[in-house]
Amino acid sequence: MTAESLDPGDVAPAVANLETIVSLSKRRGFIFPSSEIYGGINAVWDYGPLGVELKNNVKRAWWRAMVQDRNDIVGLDAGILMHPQVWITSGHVGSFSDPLVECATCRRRFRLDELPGAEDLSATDLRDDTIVGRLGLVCPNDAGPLSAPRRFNLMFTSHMGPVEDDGSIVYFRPETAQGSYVNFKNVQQSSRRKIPFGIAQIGKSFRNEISPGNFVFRMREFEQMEMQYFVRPGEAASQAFEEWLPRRKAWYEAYGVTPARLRFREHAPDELAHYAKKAIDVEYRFPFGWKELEGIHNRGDFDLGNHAKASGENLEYFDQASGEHFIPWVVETAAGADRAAFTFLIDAYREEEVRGETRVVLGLHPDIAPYKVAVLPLLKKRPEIVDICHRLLGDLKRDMMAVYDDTAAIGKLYRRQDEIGTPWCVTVDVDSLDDGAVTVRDRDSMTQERVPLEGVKRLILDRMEAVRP
RNA sequence: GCGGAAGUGGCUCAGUUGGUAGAGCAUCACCUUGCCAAGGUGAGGGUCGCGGGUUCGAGUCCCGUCUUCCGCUCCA
Repeated sequence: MTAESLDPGDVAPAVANLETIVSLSKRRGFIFPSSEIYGGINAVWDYGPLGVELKNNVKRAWWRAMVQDRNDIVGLDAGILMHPQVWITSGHVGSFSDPLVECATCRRRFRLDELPGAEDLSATDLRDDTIVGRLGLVCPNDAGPLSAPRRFNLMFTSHMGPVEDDGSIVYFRPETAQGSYVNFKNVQQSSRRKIPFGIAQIGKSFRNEISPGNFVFRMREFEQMEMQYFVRPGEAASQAFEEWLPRRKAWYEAYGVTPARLRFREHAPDELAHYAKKAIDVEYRFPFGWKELEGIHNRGDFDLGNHAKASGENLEYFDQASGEHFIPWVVETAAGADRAAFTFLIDAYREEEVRGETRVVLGLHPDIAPYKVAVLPLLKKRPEIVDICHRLLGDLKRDMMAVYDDTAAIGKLYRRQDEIGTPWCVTVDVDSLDDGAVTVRDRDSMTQERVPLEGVKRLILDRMEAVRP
């Protein structure tokens, strides 16, 4: 990593106010607050008709980059619920939590490592039950006595089976990665993979965050796109790390995210997660600041090593060429599907002046846009024109998401499609009845061209192919 | 979780010293127009986040609660 790639300086966000995107999302059907008629539920959001298309497209694009386009990565879809021992072995039961102390008189809770006099404590000290007494810490609010540090666990729990006792506890996974680790042997053997190879997974994860917020940026239920890359121990992991880093940033740029609003940020040693040897984030310039989009982590043999020990299974890999047995190291890329969708949405937002009127445009990449094309009649009074529209629509729908709209004048129909990021609009007019051609209008260049009816789908498919990363 | 601000039709908001809700945009229908948010007529849509309380009467006052945003914090 070079100094300048870590700190390119600040840039303005694509949208100054988050509200602009929140209200657009709701108005047009991208994202709604969950359970809104009951007052909503904190940190959960629902994807509407357009949002689910957008997010599915994001996941499909990621899967394409990870699995379809590569020979060394295979997919997996593990369960959300896993054997509870997985999370003890992974360290999440013990470490995936913040040390909180509670005041006996005012009942307020504080993070232990934020109290005056406790800022520089080691991880070991923070887990020590006697630390409060040893340092003589008191409540910063009313100087009342503080409890021993309690680990407020960020995992949701439930119970499996009819009896709710301690033996039936199950955890909602806080990351998909463990599903890849416990299936390492199954996947490696069944797909006959040689190291280096990766396991890609997309799925829901759950974290009982203390402070969620910023729209879909931090949710308690969210979707991850994680890839675990298994390599030889040591230097090979560092090399893989350096390869994946620029590749993951480039992925966002390939789908249209403004490069200046992306940067890397390396985690300092004291902020590394319990499993990480090294971690660098890809950050995006959100309206609320530079925030993590995706983390690239060198997890070493932490996970496979611990699972081998705890389960008694031999998780070593045998390298035929060198005759060596070893536990592979893991380089992980951990992205958020919601954050990625949010980033594409917000970065694509722009307002343009057209003849004195403001046009709101989502300049979404065609692979990401909910609809690829809209079919619009210039004159809905003529049944022949509407008929052509519906035949064309039916043909287009066999290959892509397409939509028909005739409930307004042509200008407004274009504006509606601009606002939801549809790259192309096809307009059928009176002349079409004679020449069998239609007008294809491009969202970004605002240009139009006359195309024979039977060539429309091919044109759009070719255009999409041309800009596909 | 703590501190601050805010919750009124789909969106953005107005609502005066408490007297039982309005606007613009949006949506829908019809007429007109026909290539970049045109015009006209009309319609639907709100128990003012939720629950208590004070009052003859609460969107307006009080209490609680939920949610959102900003800050602290944190991670995908």
